[in-house]
Amino acid sequence: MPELPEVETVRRGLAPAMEDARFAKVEVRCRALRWPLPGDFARRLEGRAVTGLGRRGKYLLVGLSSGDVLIMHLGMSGSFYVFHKTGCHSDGRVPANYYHERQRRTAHDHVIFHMSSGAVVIFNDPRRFGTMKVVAGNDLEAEPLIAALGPEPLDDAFDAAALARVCRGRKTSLKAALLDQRVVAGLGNIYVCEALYRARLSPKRMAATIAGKTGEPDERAERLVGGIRAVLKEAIAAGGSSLRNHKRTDGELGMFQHRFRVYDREGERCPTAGCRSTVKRIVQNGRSTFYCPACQK
DNA sequence: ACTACTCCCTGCCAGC
DNA sequence: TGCTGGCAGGGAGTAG
Repeated sequence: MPELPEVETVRRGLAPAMEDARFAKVEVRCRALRWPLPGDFARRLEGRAVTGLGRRGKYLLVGLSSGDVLIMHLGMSGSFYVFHKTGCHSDGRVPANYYHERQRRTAHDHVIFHMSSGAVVIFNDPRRFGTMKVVAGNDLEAEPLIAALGPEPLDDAFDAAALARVCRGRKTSLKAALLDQRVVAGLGNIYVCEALYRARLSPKRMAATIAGKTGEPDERAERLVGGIRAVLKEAIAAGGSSLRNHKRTDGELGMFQHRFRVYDREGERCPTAGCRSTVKRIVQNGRSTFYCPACQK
């Protein structure tokens, strides 16, 4: 579950379990994530309190009382599940919903945080494209994973002028530009398709064409920023999207997948009122793009 | 300095 | 039924 709305949903789900709690024990069952977890990974967490739980783009940032920051990325298939030990029955039996969830997930449970709050936070990631890394807090700005990220799309600083500036001179499609985390942080394949649909802009349009010669924004840049912000806000409010039955930290499903207008809707009628066209699927830079060729120019 | 392509890994599904 | 190829929400590394 990996684009900005899903990561934000995860952040909110982890907060009650992790904020102000200490890492009592960190269990590393599989070090072979995107990059191997270093030998001192657990040691740098154990005994530390969580001072804050933030997000930058698709990265989760866990502030630690040591001054370090735990950086986590869900990759393509990563998810977290939170089990509250305090939810056990008085005789120690675990609730049925936890039991069933654990049965399903245990195959790819790679890292388990046992928190002093009694919460157990499980990181599960079948494809192991996910990332965990502990860095010194004062180096966070220098951390290459974070430093290269473009603006947060929901911050005020992200506006048509900012987007036009970075798109100026780009010899690539809008689709590819918006997937580039240096242009804007947090969009992935779904929300780029959805934002372009809302902005009525073709994914094939050259990125440079939303900016004037000096990089000033045009009306298209305004529409695109509006589309990006609107779709992200709606998706966060819906608890993100759940594809292929991926669950949130509480085991519930996000709901936004039901509100996709073009993503994974190849062949369906374009949802624009009065449009008689159908949603098309094309491949750009090796990834599927869904759009309406009639509405999106 | 750009852009595009390959690769990392597992699971699932349509089609044969 | 079982195999195969293609595809999946990401992005680092590399070749051009």
